[in-house]
Amino acid sequence: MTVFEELQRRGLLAQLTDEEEIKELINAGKATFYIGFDPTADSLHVGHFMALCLMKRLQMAGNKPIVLLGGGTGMIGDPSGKSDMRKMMTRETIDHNVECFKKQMSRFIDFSDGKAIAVNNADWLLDLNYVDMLREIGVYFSVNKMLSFECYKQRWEKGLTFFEFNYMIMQSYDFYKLFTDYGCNMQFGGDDQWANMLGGTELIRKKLGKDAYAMTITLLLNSEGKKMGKTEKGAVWLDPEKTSPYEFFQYWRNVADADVIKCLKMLTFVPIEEIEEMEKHMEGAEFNKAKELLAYELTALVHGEEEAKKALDTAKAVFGGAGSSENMPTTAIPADKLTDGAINILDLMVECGLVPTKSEARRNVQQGGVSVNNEKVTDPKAMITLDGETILKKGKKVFHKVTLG
RNA sequence: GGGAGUGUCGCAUAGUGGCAAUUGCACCUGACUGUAAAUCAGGGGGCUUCGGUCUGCGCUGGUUCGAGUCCAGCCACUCCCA
Repeated sequence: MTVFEELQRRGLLAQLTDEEEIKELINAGKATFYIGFDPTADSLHVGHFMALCLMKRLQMAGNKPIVLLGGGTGMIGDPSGKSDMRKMMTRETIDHNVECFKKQMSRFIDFSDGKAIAVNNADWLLDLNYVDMLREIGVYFSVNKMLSFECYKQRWEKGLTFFEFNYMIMQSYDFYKLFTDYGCNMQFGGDDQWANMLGGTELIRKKLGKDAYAMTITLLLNSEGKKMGKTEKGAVWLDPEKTSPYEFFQYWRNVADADVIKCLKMLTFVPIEEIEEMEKHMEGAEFNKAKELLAYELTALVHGEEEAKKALDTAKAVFGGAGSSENMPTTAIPADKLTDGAINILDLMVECGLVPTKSEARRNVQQGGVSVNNEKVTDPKAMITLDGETILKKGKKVFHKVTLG
């Protein structure tokens, strides 16, 4: 099976500028392509992960990836598909984030022996001269056309500043720059980047009279049309400090039935034939097996086999009664929080970070959603005696181990 | 620069001068389940010795016994004119 076919069967391909040409190039392993990552936070998230997987697949097929870190574009912020303007980040924050990105990426992409390279567009964007830029690049962009782009639509209500409007030009310039300096003839990215990417191919055509290609991958949406990899509390991060491997595992273990197969196809390296086979008989308990596979595979890819096993064990211990509780998220309560070796249930929950406030804890307790060592606690005044390990449970799925510290 | 408007819980929306403040979505808890979906029931600022108490409707002041609600100034955004 060719890479292209694989990508297609996994449902990863969204839009392509020239299907035949792209197919040929990437199947032959002759493409030099880039994907841009703007350092908007100090950790990558699932969307980045998909892009990195795409890179890896293409790299395995012999193509050469360029990781473009958006140290320069991050100074602006991409308005595409956003309803609000991003907070402007300081130079320091951006540099810090770039470093975090680099560190995480080396897990997924092989940069040894020039098999892949990483560049930072701060190196060329920050020194641009305004007037020169306008004369050399600005002339190729039609404002009329840009205004008609779908990706700005959400901005019509809230407004779009000239500042952000320039983002597209920056990104187009990146592609142009990489094309001339590195022979990079393809740009890939999320489907929300389509307009920005076309800006680049057109700039290259207009300015150099040469062809470059762009391809987007499907955004991972759940069956309700929302972006996956987000929780109410924010993104699901790849950084174990920000989203623990167990939480990460649980997120995928809990996806809706309707989304499992899609996620397996798009996010894992489980052979496509296997997934297609599973798809044929999905009902009842099969869904749980599939979800477990998804969660395990993904956790293993992101955090390593060992962490994946631990998460799986913990999940089994907690939900199935087998296995051990040793890898459960744990909080050690310092002795000075205790009176006579006990602590109030509400305080305990807050200490463990299970709830943001005591009122919230009280509500949970009163509604019967809290148990300690498997015994329901309904009195908000209850004092919990801590000795050794105590298992705290909030709601149906949140388990937490408490130890003495 | 001129004119018209808007700014209330994560988003969206209601609010005659006496409200911790309406409704929808999302969210949280319970029941049923498969750690799913759908459905049904409950919850909603913080702290509380459960008597209260503090904070709160863009920001700052003012009028008033009392202001999300009236007045002034400021800020942000939207629309029209330049």
